[in-house]
Amino acid sequence: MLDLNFIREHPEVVREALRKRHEDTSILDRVLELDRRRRELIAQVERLRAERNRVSKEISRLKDPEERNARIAAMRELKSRLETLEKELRDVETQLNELLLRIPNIPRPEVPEGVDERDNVILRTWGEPRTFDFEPLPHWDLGPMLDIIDFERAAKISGSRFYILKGAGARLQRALISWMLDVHTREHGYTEIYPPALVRSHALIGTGNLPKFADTLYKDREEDLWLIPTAEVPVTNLYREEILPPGSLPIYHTAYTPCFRREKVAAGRDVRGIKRVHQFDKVELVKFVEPEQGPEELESLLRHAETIVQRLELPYRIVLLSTGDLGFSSAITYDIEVWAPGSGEWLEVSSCSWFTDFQARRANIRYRPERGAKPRFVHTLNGSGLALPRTMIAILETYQQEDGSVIIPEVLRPYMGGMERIEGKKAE
RNA sequence: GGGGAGGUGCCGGAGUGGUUGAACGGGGCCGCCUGCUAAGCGGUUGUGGGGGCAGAAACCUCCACCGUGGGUUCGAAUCCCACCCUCCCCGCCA
Repeated sequence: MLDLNFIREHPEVVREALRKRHEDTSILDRVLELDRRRRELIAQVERLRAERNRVSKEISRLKDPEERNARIAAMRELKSRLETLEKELRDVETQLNELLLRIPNIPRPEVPEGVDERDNVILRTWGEPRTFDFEPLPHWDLGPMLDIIDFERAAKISGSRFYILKGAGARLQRALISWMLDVHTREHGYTEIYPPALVRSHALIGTGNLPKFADTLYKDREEDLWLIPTAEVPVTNLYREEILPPGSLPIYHTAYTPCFRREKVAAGRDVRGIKRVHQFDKVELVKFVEPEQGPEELESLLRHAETIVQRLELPYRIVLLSTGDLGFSSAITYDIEVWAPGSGEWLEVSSCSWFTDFQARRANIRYRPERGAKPRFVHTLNGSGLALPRTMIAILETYQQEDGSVIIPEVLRPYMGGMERIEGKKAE
């Protein structure tokens, strides 16, 4: 959420941001109009309330019943005027707030302007995509062949866009999770969190998933509980409605959770394989920092995520998202994309974003810079560290051998009981 | 799921319709005292919004906030309703 004062004082900045994101700018005009009305009403309401408070105090001191009753009668009239205005003020504030929740964050100046992902900018590339002297298979062929991914039985149980990991496949994912968490907690200074995977709607409002993107989320039928699309939601909301004491920042958290996404918007896209599924696991990195530290913290967040891909020795590239592809809450985002030689495409395994105070304002997360100082909104950042299925795709497709087996990256072997290679039954 | 208790400031804990933004205690902070420390004494201690000021700090003033949202009343932390949360007992259960 943007600061209403900022919107009022710099409407042209907000209008420009909406334009760059290809959003309807009329929402801004409605906000400005409601804000004007709100301020008028506040002035009137407060004037009446001040009078009411003053006279009520007088009444309490009056002994003479005649005089007292006269005053009370006069106040009755004031009261009804006040109630009418208060009702209108409430309505205006409700409308205003609903609109404010639908205005996206302002992109940073260094974000390239663009229409969609085609306008994203590739900043750099790491590693050389492997060359094969045989035709590399996509993971949706490799997985079943090795008997480590089972799509058919998953569909039987849960329908399309679900998958089952089996044997070494399940173990490989578990190894990745443990290893990633170890790297982030031991080497990068993150504290591990195990959060709820079901959250109240206000938590999703805090991160910016609601109210605009309700159709991408799974929701409980009877209660106000939603399945998280990412650990970002519960972890960012950890400190909601809090004022963190001086010296608290920065706070780094990492969390491993399942993630649930309806993928209704992408119907028909990426139907094969485990690239785009309704349920997947992810290790997430979340930071709470002082506003001034934002740029540096974004860079180090990106480095922390990159460390994982580098140690797996998977070639990747860093992409700076354009305004057309930038997420609703983000001010700037870098994607890490790994090369999947079998599928023949770059896969987004991490999205590292700086949200400035956008989420902090929505979730009311503040900190006190020093004793006695006024509270300020923190800045939040997050990025995947990494998403499991896509990392698995890159590993399987990159390290496949001509005989169909897959070499396990060295860093994971200690987490796999020393296993060096996944071999299919057919290959034996 | 059934029954009961309760949600007040940084913490503990009063307060059941009228100078209560909130007694009292603890903690914190600032002074005083003291060779130093402890004890003791005095003072102070919230958040958000509006105005005084074009702007920043300080200060003054008004409004709101005693779980959340409505309601009753001239006036509500105090009364009523709904919801959320915590604790205890019973039942059920991984």
